[in-house]
Amino acid sequence: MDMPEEESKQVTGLDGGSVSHAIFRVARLHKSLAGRLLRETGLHPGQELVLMTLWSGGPQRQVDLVASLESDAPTMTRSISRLEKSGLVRRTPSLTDRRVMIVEVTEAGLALRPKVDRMWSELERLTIEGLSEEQRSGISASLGLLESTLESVDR
Amino acid sequence: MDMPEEESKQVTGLDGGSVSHAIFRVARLHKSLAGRLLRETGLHPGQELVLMTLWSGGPQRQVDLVASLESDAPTMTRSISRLEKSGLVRRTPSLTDRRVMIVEVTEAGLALRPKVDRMWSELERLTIEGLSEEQRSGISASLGLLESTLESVDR
DNA sequence: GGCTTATAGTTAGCCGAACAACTAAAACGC
DNA sequence: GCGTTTTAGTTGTTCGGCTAACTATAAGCC
Repeated sequence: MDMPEEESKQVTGLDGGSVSHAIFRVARLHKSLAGRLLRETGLHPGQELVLMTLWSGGPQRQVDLVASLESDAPTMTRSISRLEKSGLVRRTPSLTDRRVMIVEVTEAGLALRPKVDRMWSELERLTIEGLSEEQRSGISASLGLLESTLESVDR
Repeated sequence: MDMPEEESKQVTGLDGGSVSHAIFRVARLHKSLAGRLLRETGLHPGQELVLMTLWSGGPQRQVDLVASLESDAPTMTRSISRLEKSGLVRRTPSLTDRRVMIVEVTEAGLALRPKVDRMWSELERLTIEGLSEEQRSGISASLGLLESTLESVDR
């Protein structure tokens, strides 16, 4: 057995002592809040990220969207299909590479931008509401640390 | 046009400047890591939390599980149905309240405990790997702050 | 050229998360 | 007692995330 005994105290209790559980709870709360704020736009959480990427990055391949959002191909295919069905996005085959589809935002998609920008600002505001500047920078630093740690595990 | 220009700097760029995006990315990485570690147990992310709650809390009502995990009733119903179908959990009607179902872990479910405990320790280890004690406590504090902020928004 | 490998995208199936609508039973209030 | 409200649980639907399997095309290699 290669498991140290004396450091696994709060592992099974779900008592909130572990960073993993905390990440889990924060993520759930945050996503739920995003979903509520997003309702007035008719979008579902995640779709706004696709649109935001298209707004700032212009027409691009699906694989570029996947890379930007660190998503995966099947999820992107379906997400874009739904955005296309709601008329927010258009898919046209590339002329130079017959494997790729170029995704671009439609008029209707562009029209959603002010609402989504406002929603996103509101989300950010509510997320860090009532915290001091020091606390906020501590949070940013912490999340950055977690992200790079988790990313290095991936590779 | 009613869009303020000068305050939407990192709003549309997805450049990682916002806490919200950081939460999003950390959560995705973390959940994906949990999923990979969990594969050898045959469980899906989330199911291990139900089992852990049952291990530490004993047989209980579904609504208690919902409360412990801050989940919701429909998700719990389906999650438990799947655990039941895989024989890890048993559901018996309460004798005192005919609305409630008592959920308890089976032998097979209990047998998973060492593996899940090990996986959870590993997840926690990988999550905070290479960080100093100071950084870790900063992270715990930050996540706690985010959680209480987001919780207060909910109510 | 022709064979192999890598890349772009799709489809199907599993899962959890969220919302709405529903059934059944308990608790409450008069 | 009886009607109203609350609570426990289920079902249906839509969504994102993930894996696996697949098609089609491009790129690399000999």
